[in-house]
Amino acid sequence: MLDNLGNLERTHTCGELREEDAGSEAVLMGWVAKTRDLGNFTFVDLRDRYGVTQVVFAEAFSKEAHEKVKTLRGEYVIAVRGDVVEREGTHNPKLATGDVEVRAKELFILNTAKTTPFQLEVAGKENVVNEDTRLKHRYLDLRRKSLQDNLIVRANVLRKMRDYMDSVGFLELETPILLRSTPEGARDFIVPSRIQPGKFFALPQSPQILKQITMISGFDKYYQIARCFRDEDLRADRQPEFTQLDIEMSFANREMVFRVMEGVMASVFSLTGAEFEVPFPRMTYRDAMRRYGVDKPDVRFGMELQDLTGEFSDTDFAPFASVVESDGEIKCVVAKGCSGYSRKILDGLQDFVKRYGAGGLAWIKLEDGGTKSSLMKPLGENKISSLAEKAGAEKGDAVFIVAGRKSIVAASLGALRKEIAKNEDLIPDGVYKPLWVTEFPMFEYNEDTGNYDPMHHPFTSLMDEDIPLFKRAVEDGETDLLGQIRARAYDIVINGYEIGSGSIRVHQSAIQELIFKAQGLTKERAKERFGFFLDALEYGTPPHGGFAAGIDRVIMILCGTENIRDVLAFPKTASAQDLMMDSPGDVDKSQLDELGLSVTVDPEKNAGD
RNA sequence: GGAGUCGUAGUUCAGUUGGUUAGAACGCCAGCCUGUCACGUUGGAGGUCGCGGGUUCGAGUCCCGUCGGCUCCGCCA
Repeated sequence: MLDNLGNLERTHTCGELREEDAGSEAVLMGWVAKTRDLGNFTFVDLRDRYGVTQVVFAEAFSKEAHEKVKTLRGEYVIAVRGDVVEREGTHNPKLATGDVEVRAKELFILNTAKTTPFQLEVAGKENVVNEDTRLKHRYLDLRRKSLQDNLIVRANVLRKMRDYMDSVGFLELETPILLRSTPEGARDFIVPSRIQPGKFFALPQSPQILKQITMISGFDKYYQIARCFRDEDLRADRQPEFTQLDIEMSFANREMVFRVMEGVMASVFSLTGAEFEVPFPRMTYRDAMRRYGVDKPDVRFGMELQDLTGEFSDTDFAPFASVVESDGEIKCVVAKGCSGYSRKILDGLQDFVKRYGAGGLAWIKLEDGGTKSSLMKPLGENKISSLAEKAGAEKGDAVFIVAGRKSIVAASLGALRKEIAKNEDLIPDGVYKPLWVTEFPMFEYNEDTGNYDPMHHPFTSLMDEDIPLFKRAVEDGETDLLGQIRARAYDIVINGYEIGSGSIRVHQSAIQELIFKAQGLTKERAKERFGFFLDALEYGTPPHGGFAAGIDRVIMILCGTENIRDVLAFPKTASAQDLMMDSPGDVDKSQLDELGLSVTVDPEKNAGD
């Protein structure tokens, strides 16, 4: 038989009572986390989102309550009225409320609960339950302290961002969720229109064009905490819908955008109390690729890539000679103290770099007993020693070498660097290393097609000093020059995560037309896709620029998790499903009819089990 | 689209070379217990070995397919 809440009000949360509250009466409400029945004494750990308080039941305090407590089970929702007393026996230092307990005079059972499909807390262990089970019962998973803490961090981050943006004069403007596709390269989620049958909205990949239009409208400083949607495959740090801190400002140069972003990030990271360097160090894209092999370097540790290509300019060793001839690279990383790596580990690392397209992984081990290398036979002891020396390796170290196309060498060694650092525990905890990556290329060489593809949306402006080169490339048809053109685009990278990116936008029609041309967009096609925006540009567009920061990733870093699902209340699985709601789901035929749609795929084909 | 890996009790896992009735811990249920906080203790219930097919006298174990979780490549700022 359940009790009614009636007029009962709680006086304290379950995380609140302290020694100085002893002597008062308290009414607590929450979930039964644990009962310990000792016969004449029964202890109940009562939990809410603020903490856990121990409630004691005994005949001496209330006969009725003591009998009733025997019927409690895990996750029942109860209210307790009782006296707060300092504990007689041992205090519990593990609980914030551990100096006191509540002696129950009255127990109200507000609701029962079925036995949960998994234990919410297993002593001393975190996330031991398979994720599909947890996702299916997300409402229970979210009762766990670690997830509640993460979502509280999330709320704090959002508040910090709003407070800061407001304090520096930015205006929070909302933009529609139902709009037209914006030109950003990812697949759109589309929504059919009932009133315009056969037409579709697209969910925003980002509010890019709309925020630029707010600049044209004169709002001057815009920001929004914007939900963005991209229908692409998921990753540990990527969901189909995610949240950005989106900003845009008029009459702004790069330095002004940098100052705003550094300010808001410093404000957010002040939540940690850890050191957070402002202004951020800067690194050009070119240097990032050269030194770290990636455009989002984790600079919390060293192990930079070393270039050994020059050592092989006149080598007889065919595999390396052909790499040098075809304008490839031979680079390496030095793994400190890893000369003891076994055959098995080396094979594992070889497989690892092959995922990134590397043909193989050569190694040198500077063991105490002598130097060993997979290249000993073809290159000889002298050459191996000089390579190790050139790489800066010392006794006890291992050197890993990849040869091949520049992009493959960078990708594989960049990933290997991080992999070894992880395995060897070289990455310090609780350290936040932000940096700006600047001077991104405007175009990316596409090895399949031989074309230069745009790396950004088409409203990204060029670096002033590259404009003459750009004009030559487009107007005189010297397309090979496109690879050298740099954009006024920049990323924030923290601890190896790309936190966000921004740029100074194009605001002049003449340059804009050249960029369309270079990106292979005809005037007609450009007009068709975003003519409204090109029109707007012609009515007095101020110079402007902005940034978008991925809030989920910021929160991941603050929470110390590598899994974006840990910072979202209701995330989707790697196959983009919600296991709790079982979405995406079917719709009634009548709904389709109303929209003038028919489904041509066999739904059974993709049906579960 | 591709690769790797996992799937056995409610949960986390073990399960030998293919061989009797598939085990453990936690959880759950019932009893005992005056100070527990990973309570203790006695007893009990609980299994479509993800699903489908095949090989075999015999499959949790071997083979093929398939579904699902996770990670990565492609994709995506």
